[in-house]
Parts: sequence; structure tokens; C-alpha cells
Amino acid sequence: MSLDLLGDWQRSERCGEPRAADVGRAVTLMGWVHSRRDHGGVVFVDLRDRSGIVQIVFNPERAQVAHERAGGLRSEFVIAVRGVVKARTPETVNPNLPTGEVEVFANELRILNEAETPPFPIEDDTSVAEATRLKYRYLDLRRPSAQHNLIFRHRIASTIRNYLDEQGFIDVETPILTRSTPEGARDYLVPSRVNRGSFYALPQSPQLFKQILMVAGLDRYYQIAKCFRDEDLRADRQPEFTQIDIEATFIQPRDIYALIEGMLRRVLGLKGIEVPDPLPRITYAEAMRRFGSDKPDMRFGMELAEITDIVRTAELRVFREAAEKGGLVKALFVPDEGKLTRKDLDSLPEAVATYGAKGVAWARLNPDGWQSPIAKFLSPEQRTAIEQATGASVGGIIMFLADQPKVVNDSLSHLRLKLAAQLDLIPANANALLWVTEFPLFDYSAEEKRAVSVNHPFTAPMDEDLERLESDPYSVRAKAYDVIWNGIELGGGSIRIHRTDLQERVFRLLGMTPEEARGRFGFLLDALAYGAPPHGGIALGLDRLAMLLTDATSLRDVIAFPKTQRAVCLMTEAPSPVDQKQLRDLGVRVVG
RNA sequence: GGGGUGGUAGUUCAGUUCGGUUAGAACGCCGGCCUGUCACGUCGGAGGUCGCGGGUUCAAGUCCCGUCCACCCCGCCA
Repeated sequence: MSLDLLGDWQRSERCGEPRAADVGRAVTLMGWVHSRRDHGGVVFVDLRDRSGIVQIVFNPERAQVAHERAGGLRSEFVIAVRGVVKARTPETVNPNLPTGEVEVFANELRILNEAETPPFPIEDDTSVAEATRLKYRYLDLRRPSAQHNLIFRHRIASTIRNYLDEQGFIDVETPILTRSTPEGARDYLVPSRVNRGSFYALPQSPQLFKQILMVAGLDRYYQIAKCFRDEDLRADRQPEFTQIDIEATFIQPRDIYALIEGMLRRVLGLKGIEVPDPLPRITYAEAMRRFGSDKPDMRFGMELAEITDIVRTAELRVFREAAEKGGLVKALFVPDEGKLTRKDLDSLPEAVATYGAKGVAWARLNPDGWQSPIAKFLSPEQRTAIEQATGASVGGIIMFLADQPKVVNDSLSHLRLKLAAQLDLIPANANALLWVTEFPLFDYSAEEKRAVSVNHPFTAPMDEDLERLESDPYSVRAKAYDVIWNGIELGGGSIRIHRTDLQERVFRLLGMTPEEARGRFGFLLDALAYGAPPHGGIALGLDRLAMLLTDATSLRDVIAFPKTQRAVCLMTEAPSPVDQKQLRDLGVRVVG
């Protein structure tokens, strides 16, 4: 098989474009051989590029040389074809192809490159192991659905850029080599050759830079920013990811809500999804109370009911003890109409064990009363009160959890989602977008035995809680908000602290001495001291948005070159060992 | 760091319970035939480090120990 040069041939259009209206037109097409069907006489080739597939016909009587060479074509050869668009006869129309009413009769064929037999077929609905696909990512990305995902991701990004540009936001790039800030996730570190013993960190987010841009008077900033976190991966977590990073001056949370709602309206509009105006808001406290989660999926009901007070005096020890020891007792009514089997119920403890729960109690509501291992420990009055609190009705089942608040909420919110999915209780085309607001400012870290920021240390407290900052820090709410879609966090942000004195107070509450605070964030404190305006912002995960809008199940499907769970790129085999010389230059020695 | 699932031909899998002849299938690949297919058809053929290492055994894809890789989850991470 001899290869041809492209010469002066110029592509006239993409493969997926010819239509009935083009019949009779001379075309020059280029692409990959998707498949070849050799009938001994006539040879059909499906030619593919990112736009689609068109059938090329090589007829020995029409173009003898081209036909002869077409016999040697194999999958994924790269070819150029000159020919004429012809209408297919009615019985040969292929309704499965957008180009199926026409085909291209080839006059000339140029073979621009051959290809090894691909290790897997270039097709959608592939069942090929992901590791194989990632090793040959350039082949995997030839699949139409893979290309669609990347193209759709691009459309999301360009929609956002256009929108933010219209709103007066300025795209500013911030450094990738930056300073390590041990607060939060583990940093990726880069040794400095020039400053031996010192390290850059890759940014976990451009947080401080965007705040400083506000101090600088840029007024409205955005960036589609790469961020890095050296933590363990998940299906929805990659070590490097892209965030739509936004910050603005002289704004309130309500301004952010309006801005982001407008943006989401356009982005979700790409898929025909309507975004209510305004989006519902619910406070963190209410979300935790009603759903046990700070990212409630509100496409369906099944709200949790706190029954601690009802069962405080119950004979059941686990309930009583939870109530006495500062824990919670919560219940969840599942309208399963008898569908949950005894086996399902027996598997419940396993489902919540991972969240630290020791068990789940349940009660089925039969017409003749409770069928439940715990019924006898509850008085009729208690049972009635529980039914009322959970909105229970006959035919369903109530689940109970009693433990420390976090265990109860984690477990029951998990059960709520799991059972709703299992019982098909989530309306198919429902969409529930909402804001969760008024997050707590601090959380207590048992590990570090001190207060830690729920969001980050630059989050502003709510004005009305300011006076309790020192006296009752854990009751202080933040001007922080998350935007949630169907139980998934799309993004979150806050109004930031813009005054040195308040920032210093927060650092102190986080257990930082003034010296430590200066050492780590001196540049921020300095910047705040030079006329920092009130400002705030938000960041949304672009990868996650793309994943949800393409119905992908993994971030890896919307990232061109993702990493595996061990943070390895199977194609380039990064990370890799490096030369001793490189290490010497950097003053780095590998131990262990 | 912990729990779970998987690893057999290029690919997707069967075979592993209860160890036993030469490890199979489909698709793909290679060759022949075929002028209207589009999951082309048809005839023939090639193709295996059963993830890797060790052990038990007369005998290991199958049992045991260790280890590597991929995926899902908890911890971790906004």
C-alpha cells in the first residue's frame, strides 16, 4: 500500500454534511475509514470525521484505479476522496445516518495514512475496559459520543464566557506556580531550582488572587481556571479540575444569586432545561433538618423528621441514649407500597455501616398497625406522633436512626436517595435547582482540636452574628452559599472578609497566632489594609456541569485526558521517575 | 489508610463451585470468493505469560499466600 500526499487537495466540507440538496455537487472529503464493505465488485467505505459518517462508493466501472486501491483500505486509515454526491435509490437509503439519503461516488482516492488495527472498535456504547480506552485515548476520543462530550463542554464554556463578558466580567489569568497554603486540601508541590529548598504549590483555587484583583479595582473578574488538589480520587473527583471562578466588588449574596441564575439559565438552556426565576433558597440549618444533607435532592419529598423529643422517654434504649447523649433520632417515611422485602430491610444496616451507623430500625405500617421489631417499645401515643411527624401512611415503612447527628444525617440522607432511586420515586424529567445559604462559619475539628473553616478562612460572617464571633463561634453563620442541582453541588461561594481587623479575628479563632497569620497570609492582610472594597464570589465546577449535562457517569468522560484512581495518566504514564540530574538540580532527594 | 468488584485471545466474555484429556464463544484480524451493502454475506485460517510472583499437589485458569493494575465507596477532599 503506497501512501499519497495531500497535494493541493482542499477539503470541501465535513463528512457528516452532505444532504439531498447537495446531489450532483463535486466534493472533496477527508476522514477516517470507519468501515469497509467489499463486495468484490463495488466497495463501500463509511468515511468518518467529527461531524459524522458518509458512505463512499467505489465502483470499478466508474473509477478503476480508485476502486482497486479501496480494496486495500482498512479501519482507521486516513483518506481523501474526490467524487460526486449522488442520491441513493429509495431502497438503499439508510435512515440511521443523517447523510443516509445520499452517498459519494468516488473518482479519486488518496491514502494519507495507514493505521494499525485498533485495539478496540471506534463505536459508541463501548464496553471496553476503561484502562484500555485511557491508554489509547486518541482512539477512544474518536468515538462520536466522546467527541460530543468534548464539543458540548466547549459550548458550555463559550456560553459562560459570552454571558460573563456581557455582564462586564474580565478574564484574568492567575499563576499556576503559587504559594502553598496548608489549609484545606493537600497541595501539589513543585520544587524551585533557583530557590533551593523552597516549593511552589499548584493552586487549589485562585481564591486569594481573585480577592486581590478586587482590591486592585478590577471590579468583576472571572476565569475558567485549572485547580489542583492532591487528594484521593472519585468518579466525580480528579486531581486537576476546572472551575468557573468568579469574583465581584460591592455585591451582596443576592447579586451573586441573580448573576449565577442568569448564567445557569443559559447553560441549562442548551439542553432545554428551564431554570426558575428566582431559584428557591433554603438555609443550611433547614437543609440539614429536612434532608440531612447540605446538598438536598429536592426533586422528591421523603423528608426526614426529627423525633428526638417524641422518643426521649421511650423504652428503647438506643433512642433514649441518643437523646440523652446529645445525639439525634430521626425518621424517614418510605412510601414503598410493600415493595421492600425482608431481605431489603436486612441489608439496611450494611448500607449505613459505612457512615458509622450501628443499625437501622424500621416499622411497616399495616392496616392493623405497626409491624416492627421496635413497636413494643413505643407507646401508642409515641407511634401516633411519629406517624404524624413523618407523614407516614398505611402501606409504607418508616426507617429510624439514632446516633450522633452526623451519623444520623449521613445515613438517612443516603438511605433517602438510595431508596428513592431503587423504588423509582424520583420523577424522570424533574429538575430541582436551589441555593443553600447561611452555612456555619466554623466547624469543630476533633482531629485538630480546634475550629476549622467550613468554607475557607476568608469567608465573611453574617452581620447579625458578628457579635458572637468569639463568644459562640459555632453559632455564627457565614455569608456563604452553594448552588445545588438534583442533589449535586454545582458550586459554592461567599462574600469575603474585606477588613483587616475582622480577618485577623477569624485567623485567631482558627488557632493562628498573629505571627502565623502574617507568615502565611501577610500579603492578604496587607492588601486588605490598603482600601479593600467589599467583595465576594463563587466557583462552579465546569467538569461536573459538563458531566451532568452530557449524562455522563464519570468526570473522566468529559475530560480529554483524565487520570485514573491512582492519579496516573495511562497514556503518558505520568507521573514518572526523573533523572538523577534533574533531582540534583532541584536539590531533591527521594527517600523510602 | 479501609471496604467491595473485577483481571482468561486484539476486544467483550464463558470456563473457577467440586483441581484432571488439546482453555472455548462472539466480534475483530488475515486469506479466498462475492457489483448495493450499511451489524454485508460466504469459505478457510491465525491468534493465549489464564495480571504477576511464590506455595500445595501426580496434576492448578481453578486451591492457598503475597503482590500489581482498573473501577465503585468510606476516610480524605468543597
